[in-house]
Amino acid sequence: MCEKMTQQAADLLDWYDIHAREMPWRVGPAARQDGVRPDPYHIWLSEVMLQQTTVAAVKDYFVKFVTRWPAVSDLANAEDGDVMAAWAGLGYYARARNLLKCARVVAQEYGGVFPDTYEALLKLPGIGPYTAAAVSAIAFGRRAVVLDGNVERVMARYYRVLDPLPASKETLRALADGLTPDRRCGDYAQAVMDLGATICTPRSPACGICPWMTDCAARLAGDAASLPRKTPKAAKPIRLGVAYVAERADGAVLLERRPDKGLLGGMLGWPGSVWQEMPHDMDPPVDADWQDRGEVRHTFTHFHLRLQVRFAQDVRGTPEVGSFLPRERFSPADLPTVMRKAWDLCR
DNA sequence: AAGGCGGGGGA
DNA sequence: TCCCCAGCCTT
Repeated sequence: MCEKMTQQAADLLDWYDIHAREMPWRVGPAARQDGVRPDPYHIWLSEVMLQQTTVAAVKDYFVKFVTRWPAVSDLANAEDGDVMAAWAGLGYYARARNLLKCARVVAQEYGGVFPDTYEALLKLPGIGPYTAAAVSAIAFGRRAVVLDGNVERVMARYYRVLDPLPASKETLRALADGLTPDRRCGDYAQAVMDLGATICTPRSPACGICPWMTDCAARLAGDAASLPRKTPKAAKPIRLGVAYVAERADGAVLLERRPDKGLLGGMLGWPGSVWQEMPHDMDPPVDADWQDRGEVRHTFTHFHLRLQVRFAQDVRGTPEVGSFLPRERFSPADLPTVMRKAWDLCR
């Protein structure tokens, strides 16, 4: 038996034993001593929620999901609309659609038991290289190279990689591979990400308290904060649009389900125009006395939106698009944030 | 290989 | 304001 464990990994695990942060999906040290293993369903759910999303933003959503759907089979049996509503506000809604797809594959093809290898996990909807590595390491204790934004930053600094991302990604992966031990795999995966999230932060890294400070090339060179370098991104254009919020006398509101593909896919939204850079207009979805409620500003991944909001009360007649949702079945919290902002303008 | 896809918090 | 984030999927 000759297990590999670099000195760096050993030092990091020592640091993690002391500084590991509490998270709802983590098994604490005491429970771990009692042989409690992480629930693969919990690990998978948390990792999908954590894609491009901070721990702070995820916590409440995670608790809400596991309370409402305690096992992956429960989630698999959920209504699509209920899952999309529960995800509302978390963003990147394709994740919620793939989450449901994945739960149904696991329930129906794997008997409700998650596969335990990187290769099998990678084939599931919504699971890419990062998530497959994270779940196989954290939930199943397998050696896997987790490479997310945190690890990329830590590697770029520790080895002082000056080539910019994303071209340097494979270099960073190879460096991360070289440090990854083949025991305590789950702890190491979480430790190196915790290091990036709490010590080796993007703006002003706390090099003075870093467990890897003595050998970090960027700290020694004094340019840690400037790494990793990134190729510049294009500026975001401004798009314009109109949204119509119609309310009936009985309180029902006019909403439409957006197509699965594209922006805010699968979510509810107010009828309205397309969003584009050139000014334009659109006929109201239903005949009514429309009043201008002003403008909502919202920024998406690749553009800024200025959305004119028009509101009508006591609407009669049949809409040409969308359908009226009874007030008791409508909760503003079920809407994506830009749609909720428009609703707030009409209150 | 490149672009689409949310939202919130920090500097 | 800009940047970042426990990325994935499609083209």
